[in-house]
Amino acid sequence: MAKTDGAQRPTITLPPRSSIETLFTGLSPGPLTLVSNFFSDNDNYPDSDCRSFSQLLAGAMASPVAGAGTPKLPNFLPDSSAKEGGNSGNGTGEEKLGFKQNRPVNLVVGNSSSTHPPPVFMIPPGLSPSGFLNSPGFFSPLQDTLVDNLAGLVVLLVYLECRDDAPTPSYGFKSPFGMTHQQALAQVTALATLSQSFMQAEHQPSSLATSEAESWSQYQLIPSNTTIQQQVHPVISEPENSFMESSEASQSERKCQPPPATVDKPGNDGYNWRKYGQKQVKASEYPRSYYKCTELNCPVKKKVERNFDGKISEITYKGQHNHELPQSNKRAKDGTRMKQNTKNQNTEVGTSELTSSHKTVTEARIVVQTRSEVDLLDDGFKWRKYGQKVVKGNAHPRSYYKCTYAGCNVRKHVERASSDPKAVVTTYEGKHNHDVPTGRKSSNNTANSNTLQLKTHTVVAKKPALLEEMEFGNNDRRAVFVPLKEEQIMA
DNA sequence: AGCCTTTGACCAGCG
DNA sequence: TCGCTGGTCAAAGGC
Repeated sequence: MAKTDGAQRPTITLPPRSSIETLFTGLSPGPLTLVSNFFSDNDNYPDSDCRSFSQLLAGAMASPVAGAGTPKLPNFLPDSSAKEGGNSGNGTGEEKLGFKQNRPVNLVVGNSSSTHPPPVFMIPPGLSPSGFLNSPGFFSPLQDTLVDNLAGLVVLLVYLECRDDAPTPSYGFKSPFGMTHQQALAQVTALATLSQSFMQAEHQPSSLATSEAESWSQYQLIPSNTTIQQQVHPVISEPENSFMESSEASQSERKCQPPPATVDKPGNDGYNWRKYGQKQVKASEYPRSYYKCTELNCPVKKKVERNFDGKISEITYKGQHNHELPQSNKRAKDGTRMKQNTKNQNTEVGTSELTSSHKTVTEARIVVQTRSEVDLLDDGFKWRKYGQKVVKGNAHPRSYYKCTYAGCNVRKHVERASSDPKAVVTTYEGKHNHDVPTGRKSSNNTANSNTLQLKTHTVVAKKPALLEEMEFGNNDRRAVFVPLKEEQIMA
C-alpha cells in the first residue's frame, strides 16, 4: 500500500440526489432511520420485492455448500447458550414452541465486557469491507472464501431484481424487538444461508449486468439494535433463484413477476411451507402470517410481516431445517417427500455436524427493501449500488457499487471514514474493461480506469458544506462535486 | 386424496 | 382479574 501524493486531488462528481440519498441520506439519524428510509423506498415501488427471501434463505440452509459452510463460520458471535440469551421471553417462547436449539458452532462471545452494549457481531481482524469485496468468494460464490467471510456479516443486504425509480419518503422503522444471542446466532445462520444462495445465484446465466437487473430489492437481516449491517451480492432472479416468498408475498409480487408458475409458490424456495395462521398485529395494518415447514418433524417456522405498502417488510425464521432441501419444488403427491427427508435427515450437512449441545434456536429477521440500483456517479462510469452496510459506532452506511457495464467487474466502495464523519472513503477495485460512457468522463475516472488493475484504490473525500446539507434532508437533486484527497492506493 | 389457505377461536404472557 | 397482544390450533373449503 503506497500513499499517493495528496496534492493530486482528483475530483469526484457526486451522484444526483438519488444517488446521494443512497449514499448518505438517512445516515445521520442512525441505522434505524436508514432502514426506515429503505422501507420508504419500498413503499414507493409497488412492483418491487418480487423475490422470495424464504427460498433464498431456506434453500441455502439446506444446500450442501451452505451446510458445509455453516460450521465453518469464524468465531465472531456471542458464545451464549440459549439459556443465557438476553431475551428470556424469546427463549421461553421458543422453548414453548419446541424449537430445536441449533447454534452454529465456533461462535464466540462478542465484546460483552464493554460498558457499552456489546456488539452483536464482531468483524474478525483483517476482515474489512473492502477485504470482503476483495474476497474471490464474494463474487465467485462457490468458493469457501465467501463462507468464511460471513464472519464479517451482520446485516445482509440482498439486491434483487425489481423496478425502481421513485423518490424516497420516510417511514418509521418498526423493529421493536430486543436483540438476543439467539437472534444473533440466527442471523448469522441466515447470513450463511444467504451467502449460499448467492453462491448459487452466481452460477446462473443471468447477471447483474443485464438490463433486467437494473431493478432490485434489498433484503436485510437486521438485528433489533441494528449494530452492524453488511451487504452481500445481489441475487439474480433465475427461476432457481427466484426465491419466492410465501403465497402471501407472492400475491403482491405477481404484479411484477411474469412467470408466476415458477416463482409464486411458497415451495419454490425448495422448502415447502404451510401457512398455519394469520394475525393482525398492532404494529402493522397488514396481518402477519405464520408458516411452518411442511417437512415431517421439521421445526422451522417463519413469520412474514408487511410494511405499510403491503410489501413484505420482515421475515422471521425460527429453527433450523433438519432435512435436506427437497429436490423438487413440486408438491409431494404421495408422501414420498417426507419419507425421503426423514431418511436423509442425518445427512444434512449443516445440521448433522452440529451436536445437540450446539443446537440453538435459530431466528433470523429479514427486512425486505426495495431500492434504486443504478447510480450514475461522478466518475463517469455507470454504477449499480448492490449493497450497503452499517457498522456500529458509525451510523453512516457504507455503500457498494459495481460497474454496470457488461463484463466489467470493477467495484467501488464508498464509505464514511470512521475517524472523520465528514470524510468519504471511496475504494475502487478492478479495472474497467471499457471506456467511459460517452459524455460522462471526468478527471477521476481516467485514473480509475487506467491505473487500477486488481488493486484497491482508496480516496478520501472531504465533503463540502453543500454535501453536508444534502445529507440532512436537502431534497436538491443537484450533483455535487466533491474535492477528493487521494489517500492511498493498496497494491 | 392430499395439501394448501383462510379464519375464527383458543391459549399464554404481560402490564 | 382483566384486557391486550402474539402465537397457534383446527375446521372448512379450494385447488
